Amino acid sequence: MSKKQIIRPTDSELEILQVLWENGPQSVRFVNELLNEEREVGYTTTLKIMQIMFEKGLVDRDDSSRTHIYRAKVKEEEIQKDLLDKFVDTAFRGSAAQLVMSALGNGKASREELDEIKMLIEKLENKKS
Amino acid sequence: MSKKQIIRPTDSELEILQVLWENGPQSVRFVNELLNEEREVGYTTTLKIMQIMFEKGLVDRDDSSRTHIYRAKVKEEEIQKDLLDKFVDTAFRGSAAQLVMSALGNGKASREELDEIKMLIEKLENKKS
DNA sequence: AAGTTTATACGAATCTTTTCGTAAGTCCAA
DNA sequence: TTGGACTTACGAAAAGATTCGTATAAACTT
Repeated sequence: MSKKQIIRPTDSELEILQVLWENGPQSVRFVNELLNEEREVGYTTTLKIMQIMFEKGLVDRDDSSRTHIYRAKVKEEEIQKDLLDKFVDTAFRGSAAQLVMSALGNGKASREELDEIKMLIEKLENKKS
Repeated sequence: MSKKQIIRPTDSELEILQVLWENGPQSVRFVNELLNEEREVGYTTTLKIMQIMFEKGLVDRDDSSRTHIYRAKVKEEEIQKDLLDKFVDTAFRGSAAQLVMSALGNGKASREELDEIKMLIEKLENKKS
């Protein structure tokens, strides 16, 4: 059982993956226009990055019509897990608990979310005993 | 009240900050030798990065003796908060709750840590009501 | 005092990521 | 069928981060 080698997306690539995860398979133009709601990005810049993502295997594309349609080839949860592991190590010296507390400290989680988290914790504690 | 502009450290810089946070003010040699327990890094590489950190204001240094002593000038919690905010946005589309659940899912938190988190949640819930 | 070790400083090479100019082909409308 | 808008492909520039060679000076070792 070897651990699957994950291709870790760069920040720009992750930004594009978010669009594809949220909106399903889309053209370069669609993605570029969404990105431009946040910040200015040139069309060929987005195109280039998506082409690189294709080479890396992060996305697939349907090139049967002139306008290629790109599709995320990696799962959001899988990428999140990988990025999170690295982040816990580099920013929180490996302590997931500390990260969790810091994240909750933001005050951005709703009561419902807090309840949900609490239930998850109880489930985990039962498993541990 | 304008939000304080934080200098976001790069990965290498963060690695060095960790050493200074954990061990207090230290020389380049000390830092470099610790880093080399993890991976091979040349002495001048570490020196150079620490000099850059000094220019950026991430660290201070005492150059009264030949061997300069570097001291973290930024607080660990402050940097963690900044990195975490960005990370939640880029990797978890802004949902701190989702990040928390994913982090707990790792199964790396101990029972004690889970209890501590649960208590924090209850405190937050009281504040919310 | 001469040679070795250890420090800083500096600049440049290298690597990665991001950005964009330009060329060439396709589609559509007048 | 010509012109304009739109698309992909390609390569290179620009920007950012990391690595390291080399010069120079200080300290120590014998």
